[in-house]
Amino acid sequence: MANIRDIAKMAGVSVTTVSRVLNNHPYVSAEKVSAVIEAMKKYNYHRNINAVHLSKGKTFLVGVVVPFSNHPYFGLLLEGIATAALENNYKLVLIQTNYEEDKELEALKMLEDKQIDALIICSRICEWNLIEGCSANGPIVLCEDARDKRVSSTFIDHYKSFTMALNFLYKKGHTKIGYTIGRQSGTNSKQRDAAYKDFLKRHTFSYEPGYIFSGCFNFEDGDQVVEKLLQMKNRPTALLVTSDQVAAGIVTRCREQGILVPENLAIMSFDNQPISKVMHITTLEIPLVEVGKKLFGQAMKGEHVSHEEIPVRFIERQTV
Amino acid sequence: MANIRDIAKMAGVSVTTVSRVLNNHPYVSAEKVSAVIEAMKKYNYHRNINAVHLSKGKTFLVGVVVPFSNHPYFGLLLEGIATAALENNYKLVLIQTNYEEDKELEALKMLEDKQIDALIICSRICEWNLIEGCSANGPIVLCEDARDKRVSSTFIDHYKSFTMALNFLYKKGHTKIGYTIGRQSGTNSKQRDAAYKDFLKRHTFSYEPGYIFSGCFNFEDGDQVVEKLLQMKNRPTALLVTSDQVAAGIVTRCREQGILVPENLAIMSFDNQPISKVMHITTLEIPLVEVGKKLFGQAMKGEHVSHEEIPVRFIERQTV
DNA sequence: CTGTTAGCGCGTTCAC
DNA sequence: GTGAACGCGCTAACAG
Repeated sequence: MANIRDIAKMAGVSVTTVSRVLNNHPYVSAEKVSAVIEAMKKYNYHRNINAVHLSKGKTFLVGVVVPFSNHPYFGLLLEGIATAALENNYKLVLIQTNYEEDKELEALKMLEDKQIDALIICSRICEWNLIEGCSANGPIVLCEDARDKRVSSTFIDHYKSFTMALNFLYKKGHTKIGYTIGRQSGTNSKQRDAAYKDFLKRHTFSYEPGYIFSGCFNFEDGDQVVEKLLQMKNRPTALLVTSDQVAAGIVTRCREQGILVPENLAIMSFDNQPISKVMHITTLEIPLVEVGKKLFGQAMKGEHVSHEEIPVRFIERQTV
Repeated sequence: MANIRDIAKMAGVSVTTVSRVLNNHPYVSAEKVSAVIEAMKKYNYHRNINAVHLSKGKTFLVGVVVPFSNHPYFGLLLEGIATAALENNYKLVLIQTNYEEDKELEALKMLEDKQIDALIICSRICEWNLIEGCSANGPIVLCEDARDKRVSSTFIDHYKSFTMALNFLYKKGHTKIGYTIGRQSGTNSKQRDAAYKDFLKRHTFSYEPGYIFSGCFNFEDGDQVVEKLLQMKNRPTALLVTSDQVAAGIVTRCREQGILVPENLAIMSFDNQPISKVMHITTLEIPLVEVGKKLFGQAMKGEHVSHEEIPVRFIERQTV
């Protein structure tokens, strides 16, 4: 495997000159350029990018932590991040955690080891102090409200949007409202739960633990929700669903069971993914692609930490 | 940022000794080990992985080329690859192409540049000669039948499985059968189309261009299919659908339009994703996670090229 | 415009 | 057990 020195020798120039043509520097005579290019072709030369990385102290790699890569929510987020990365000539290292802390720590370690220039965490598990402790190693960006932390973030105000949704359902006459959520421990989930409890308190509605369905991520989880609903004697009349996929699953199963939507059960969802349009689901749009782009932008900002709130948009269709 | 030399100095040992404790080598006295560890802690030392990569000529990074990362098919494939990667202490570099050739070439370039140790292409766009030309730079693994090529592959015999599905529909009494497909130019798609045309020929059925729906990837594309179906005077009575998501979209829209499934339109799908179970869709299971694991395994095999066919499994439910 | 040379941070003989 | 010294391939002053 020929290296830059070999090429320099074969082309009768110095390594610097070779390096210059490699990087499209000006100030190299046309003849030498062609001589170098010739030699590179002849010896099938390819630059060793690791040497470049070492030399520059940069890898043009950004780590992205997601719990699952096969979920539309993270899929869209990834798409946004990937698009921005491409524009900036960066590559992405995907770190799928399945919500296991070890893997998230590994991602943090990659930043320490300088294997990646920055880290975007789409859904955090580990403690804040661990994150902040690593922030000296490079930019860390979160997709949750981190305004009181020393790392950048792009986020949705889930307290606000959940409250907005609850009020909308209330105005439509609903007083028995439940909600579905993915994992309950995340910051976003806690904000939502706080909004929910405050709503109940404001209207002096009683808290029904059975009205909260956790572990809801995918279409098939919506199926389970309806299953549980059928077992209940005092069912909610409306459901706030934190994912269009789950909402689609619920609507589908309701149709099978003869539960009329929205007459017997109103469904209000989040994200505004294509499936919600097809199934006429009323939803709160979260511009995930845009969020992804912003996240990447913040990752590029270096030391400078910033926080950006992304507004949601109400999309009324036929399930409320 | 302290480097190995600094640590050596601070601990009063040589860089070799530091390197040894870094890599858990034997033959280092306990005292020196602790001295080194102490120094590393004190100066918040972290090894620069790029230097390791350069020195070793390996990155423990494998590139994965996918057209989109937000599709369940590739999601599951990725999950399989990621799982295997984790077990082998490898990380993944995600290269999303959106089916643009440039991006695929970039991935090939990463292999040339030694930024990744191997490359897995989940859906190829560029010419075979380009792929084979790069195979000298490191293992390249494909997810399509590449038995006549000089790169490894794990694949489904789509000709066989499509034929199987068509025969099943035929036995159920269908003679007007159409199919949906993603992009038409891929190897897998061509195999399917060949199977389709051979089936028509065998039964002397005429070829109806309108029976083939391309560009079908997601749930919402199923919606479009039904839309087109409604415009046709001579509709197919059965549809082979190459993705559960699309099938789910079709079934959903059919219900809305009062098209009975399977009475008016039989749907036979592929993949056996969770959504197909919820919606009772008859499908041909493709064990994508397993495929992903095999792909990664082949990527690790180095020079040794191999080809592995993965069998599909017939899952009868209620849409045929 | 061009070449010399000193790093970048770590692994690894090979003597001691 | 230990360390000096060289090599990995490339970049970037600096000197011309």
